[in-house]
Amino acid sequence: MSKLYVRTLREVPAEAETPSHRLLLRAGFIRKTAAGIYTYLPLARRVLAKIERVVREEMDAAGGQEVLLPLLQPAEIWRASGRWDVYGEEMFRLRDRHDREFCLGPTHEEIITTLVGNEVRSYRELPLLLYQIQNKYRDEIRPRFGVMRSREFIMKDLYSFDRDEEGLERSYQAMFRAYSRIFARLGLAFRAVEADSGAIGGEVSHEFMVLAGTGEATIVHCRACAYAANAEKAEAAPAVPEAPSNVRPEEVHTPGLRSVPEVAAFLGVPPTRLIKTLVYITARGPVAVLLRGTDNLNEVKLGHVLDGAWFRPATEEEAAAMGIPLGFAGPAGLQGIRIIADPAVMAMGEAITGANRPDYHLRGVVPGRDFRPDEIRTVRLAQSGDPCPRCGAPLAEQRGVEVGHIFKLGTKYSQALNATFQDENGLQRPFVMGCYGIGITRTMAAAIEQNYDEEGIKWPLPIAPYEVIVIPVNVNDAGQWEKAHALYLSLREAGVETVLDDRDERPGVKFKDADLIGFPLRLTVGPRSLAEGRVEVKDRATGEVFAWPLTEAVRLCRHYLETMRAKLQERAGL
RNA sequence: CGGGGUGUGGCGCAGCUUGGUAGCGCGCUUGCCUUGGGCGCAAGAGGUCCCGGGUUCAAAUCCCGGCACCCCGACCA
Repeated sequence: MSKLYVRTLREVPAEAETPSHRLLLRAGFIRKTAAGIYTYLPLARRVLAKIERVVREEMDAAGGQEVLLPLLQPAEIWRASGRWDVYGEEMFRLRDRHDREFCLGPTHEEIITTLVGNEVRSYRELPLLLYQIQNKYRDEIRPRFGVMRSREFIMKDLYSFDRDEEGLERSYQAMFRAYSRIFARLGLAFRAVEADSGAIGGEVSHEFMVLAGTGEATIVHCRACAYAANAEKAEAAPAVPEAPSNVRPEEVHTPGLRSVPEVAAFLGVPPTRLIKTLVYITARGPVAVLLRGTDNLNEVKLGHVLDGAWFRPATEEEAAAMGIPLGFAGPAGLQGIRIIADPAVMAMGEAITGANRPDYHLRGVVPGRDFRPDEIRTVRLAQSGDPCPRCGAPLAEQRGVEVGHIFKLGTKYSQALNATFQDENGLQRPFVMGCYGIGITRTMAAAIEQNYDEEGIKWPLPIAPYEVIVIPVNVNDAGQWEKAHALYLSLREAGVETVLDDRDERPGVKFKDADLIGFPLRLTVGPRSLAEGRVEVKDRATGEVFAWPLTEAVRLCRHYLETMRAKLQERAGL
């Protein structure tokens, strides 16, 4: 320990907010070099190496072959795919001495597709699965949470090349299984969820989420069946339509009441009886979005409805210019604006809306009778309690950290880059591709978000930087020191990754550091247990404390670690 | 990029309003003491007060310009 390059911090650096960021800094795993750029110290390096090792084993087992690709990439291949202009500010760009343009690779579809397109001629060579584990660079608008959202990060990416959709499906399924094995082997609780494929393209996509209360992603999942999705993607079974009411619309005076809860309380009705009208400015003109009072807008889905055109909420002034008083907006009588209604709104038999007149709402509004939207599209965010789209049981929400994402890309890149092979009929066809990423550095952070307490990190055994720390309570006591040192040497000899805390520090300091760094097992050699010829054992994850006879310690320690591993394997169903 | 905030020994901060000597806690070094949960005592080392310009006899402090970093938002693995 005295030789290990680790400096723990007693006080929390002011810049750290999230648990993983704070603990990685405090426990001496990382140091910041610039915003979103970190130096990884020896402890972190060991964790990353362990994660990478499991990833390599599973990628190889699934038929992947590792390559190293350039981080510095010429602009021309990005121009060829059309992404040089599309990628925008997020790409680090630079020029060489001849003024040629380059970028630091934010991802590697272009490089790999160009490579394979130049090399692979025949369907007989397919499928081909190539992967890399390397740094990637993205000039994030706002790096944050330490290593969770940094500008330089380590990522594993595998690209699959198949001859057709069936081949892609096989590759995709193989990767899905490999990913499930990886996160299980790392000792992490995770969930695979259906995801929106976003900017990278393609139709089908799954994210692998490490479950953690501090995670930034919301997962919606079914308690009864296997359905789980990113909240952005999640669906709910359609609302049951109510019989339309035959009451007539009537204005009510609602002075200064602009929000759904206020109006509902004032009128003495549940907020589900209200329709809220959101006004957006978009690249295609103004849009009014109608949602049930208790629903929230899913901006990703609205984006799809708008075919990816940009949009933002209208300001009070902009809405007023269209004759819409924000807070009192309603669909009835709206002119000159595209109206998009969520199906849940259309299922309402009678509702309360804004009256498009300051300080007035309208009750007795019947959707379909008193207003007709231009489009009925699902734009609400699925939420806890909604019926599952598969089985109807109530949905629940969880938080998670996205650590893996798998996509079916299809022929998007192979067509753009003219990467083709010859099929058995002699025809040139574009490769059908998939891409499968794992954030290695982010996985380290996610593991902490899932496993920590007040005192520090509780590393899952498979990725802990070391497995065991041996602490002599007093290194100046010859008996303790000799026993501890001997124990340390025999553990190492037995293949246990062990650290000896040989520092002449007070026991409290050593215990605190051991808890902070998160060694899964702590063996204490001190006067209490030594008197009985025992060593004291503390399991960091469970907090259990017990003792082993010193003479049996090595054997029992190995056995204990083996049992921990076996439990993980069992839980993983491996 | 919009809004808010911060830059003072390694870390956490005070001092700035009202200009004049740079201070506290932790850490670090040395000695004594102590050894089962970040002991105790004593003596030390360590600072371009983010950078540049201006005002002034005098600037950490006031003014102007820049840079860096953090938080909230839009964006994302």
